[in-house]
Amino acid sequence: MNKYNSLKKLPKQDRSEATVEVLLEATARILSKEGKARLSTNRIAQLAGVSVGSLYQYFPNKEALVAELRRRYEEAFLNRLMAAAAGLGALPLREAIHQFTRFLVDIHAEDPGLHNALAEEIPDWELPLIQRMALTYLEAHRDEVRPENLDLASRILLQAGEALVHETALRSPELLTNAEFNVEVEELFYRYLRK
Amino acid sequence: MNKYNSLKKLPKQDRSEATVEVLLEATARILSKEGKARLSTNRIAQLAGVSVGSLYQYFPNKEALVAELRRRYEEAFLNRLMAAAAGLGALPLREAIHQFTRFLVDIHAEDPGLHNALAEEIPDWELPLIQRMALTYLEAHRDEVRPENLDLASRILLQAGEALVHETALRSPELLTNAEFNVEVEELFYRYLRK
Amino acid sequence: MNKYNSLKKLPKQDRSEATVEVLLEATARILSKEGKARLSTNRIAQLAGVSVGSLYQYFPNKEALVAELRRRYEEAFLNRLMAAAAGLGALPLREAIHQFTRFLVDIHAEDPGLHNALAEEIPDWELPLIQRMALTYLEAHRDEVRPENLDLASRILLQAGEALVHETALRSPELLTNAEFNVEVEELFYRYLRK
Amino acid sequence: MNKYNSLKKLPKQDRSEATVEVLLEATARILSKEGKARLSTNRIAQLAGVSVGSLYQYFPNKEALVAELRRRYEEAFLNRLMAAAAGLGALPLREAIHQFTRFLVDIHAEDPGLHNALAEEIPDWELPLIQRMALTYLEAHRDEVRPENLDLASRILLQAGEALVHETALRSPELLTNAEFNVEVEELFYRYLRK
DNA sequence: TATGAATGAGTATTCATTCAT
DNA sequence: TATGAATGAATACTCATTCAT
Repeated sequence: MNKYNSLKKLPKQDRSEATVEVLLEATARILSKEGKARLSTNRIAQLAGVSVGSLYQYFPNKEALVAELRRRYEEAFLNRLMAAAAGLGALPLREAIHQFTRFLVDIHAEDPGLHNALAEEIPDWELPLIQRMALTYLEAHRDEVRPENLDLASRILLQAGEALVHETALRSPELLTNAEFNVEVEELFYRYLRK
Repeated sequence: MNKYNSLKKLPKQDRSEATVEVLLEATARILSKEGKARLSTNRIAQLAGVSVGSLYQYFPNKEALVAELRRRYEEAFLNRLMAAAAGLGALPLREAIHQFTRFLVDIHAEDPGLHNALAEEIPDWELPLIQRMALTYLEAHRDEVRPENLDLASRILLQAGEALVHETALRSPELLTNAEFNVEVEELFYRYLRK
Repeated sequence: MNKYNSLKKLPKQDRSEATVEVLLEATARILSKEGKARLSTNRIAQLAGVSVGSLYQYFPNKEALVAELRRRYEEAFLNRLMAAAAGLGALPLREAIHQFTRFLVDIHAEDPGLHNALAEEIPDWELPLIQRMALTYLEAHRDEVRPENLDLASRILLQAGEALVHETALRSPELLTNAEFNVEVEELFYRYLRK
Repeated sequence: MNKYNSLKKLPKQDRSEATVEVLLEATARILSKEGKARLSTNRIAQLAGVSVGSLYQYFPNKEALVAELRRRYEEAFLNRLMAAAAGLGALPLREAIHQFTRFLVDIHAEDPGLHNALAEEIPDWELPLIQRMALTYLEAHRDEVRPENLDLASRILLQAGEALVHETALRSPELLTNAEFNVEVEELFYRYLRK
């Protein structure tokens, strides 16, 4: 697995790499601001300042651009998740949930438009992994939590949590920085899990 | 307001009505199975077994078909919501949540694909109303519930609940009929609200 | 040659005749007010208050309606031309031109929009006949007129005269009733022809 | 103001310019031979030997092709009118009319079908200007001409003259090169104007 | 390798005409 | 005979993709 995973060929020169970057940025920008419907190869190329031909030099088709964007987004997401999860295992439930909520909100605060556009296609790329991590935590803290079926519990919790924060980011982004909102989300999680 | 609200002209013969229905069914089917992106007037007409011309005899444009579908869906949704809400006011929290969860799951069990396609356009048509109804219930039962800010609480609860059931219907529809799942969703709601 | 010359079949009943009339009136109205581009069989039928099916009961296609309209217009035109020409032969040039100019202006004053719509297709249906009549007059008055080639002269005169009045009717209809304009048109004709 | 005034984008390669030209030629050809009603983007592209896509690469819509054609036609027309008018002011009436008639006939001899198709849309773009020029001439030569109302006179003369030559070009093009016809047209003009 | 001109299948929509009721 | 629902070829226009330069 390398950085240019879904690309046609490995760029050998800086110029090529720069072209790839500029194309992805343009794609992200259009997706974030105008949505998938207005994404067209010619617009991407134009906004990127290169020719359509160049686009097809590095990407086999339009979807590949979106796929690569998603791959990177996921990669970044994972890195942050790992970082966030690192110290979590040792923490008690309440505190772990606090950290996790912060993580969830931070992630969605960044570029909800882009997150939404990437999510609308394969809206579940990120859940499975994060669910597994949650499951791991819950199993390690089984004596602290109420639900018996931890698989189901983590599923419910993450599906609900992710969607809640996701939709809030899209529709009422100002809530994300509202302390009361954050507290209540934590309550939702905590009260569901605690004994 | 009549049944053929958004139509170009009112069907005057049985044949017309049948055509309208068959067109809407085809639209619903494509939306449900393939999504909005693959919805085209020619495909609708073909699947409906009529000509494109007939489509335009009754609908001014493609969007009108989707709009009519949404109108009907919403109408049915509202009727069911009213019915479900009728006896709820008098019930204690636990029981009210039980009924409400059942309602939510039933709604989504029907045709999650269609619900999804219709929702992606105006993704919030149903939440505000249902939220207001929840708020009314909570205010009347203020002494039974923990959260102070009932507006925020109903928002969080419904955003999370709706999304949870919605996504579950799309990805793991079998869970919807699983008793354990239903119980856990109730727990999520109940534990968040109770004192 | 009968009145329903270009019709599919002879109407046997008053109702049929009434339908034909109502269709032609609708056609004339649309042509006159909105032009050929906005003429459609459904609009004709609707404005006429009958069904498209009825339209095709009496006319083989859209063009037949226009053709019949043209035929009638021409017929009326001819009748008026005959009437106008009746006493002309005996008149001296100056007076004949005066009468003729009056005729030309009167004809165009009536419904320039319709005349234009009918003319734009076959813009010369009326000229040949009127030209022949003019020629006949000129030959009978050969000693009063300058041009040798009377065929050419009548052609030039009528082409120019018809177009002048036609365009004036379309663009500056108010000029048609302006005495000065009428006098000058007569001058144009008279001075060209007189010895 | 440049040559490709109404185009979507400026052609940067020779190939592009050739495509634009070939499209305009095809448009002119269809307009000239079959009229505006039979002008369709697919036919234009086909006759031009390129794809519809190419048409839309350079023209935002069908009208833009006609507009560009008109612009060019008008430009050429104006240049010729200026050239023709240059030496006219000093000439006596008879001679001025001779030159003017020659100009009028030459203009229409070229492609009457195209002139007709372009004119039918904005049928008066050329008259006002030419009328003003005629008026200027007549005012300067007021002592040589009979009519008092020179504005009306130039109007009548040009409306009649333009239409006469225009229609003749369309219906009996061979007349345009006939000496007798030319002489008679001059007579029509001269006799109307002279004292 | 980069460019951007060219392609053409695909899309929404219209409208003259047919035909079952 | 009248009706109006149904038809489908035609039209303007878009956009992902290819390929000559």
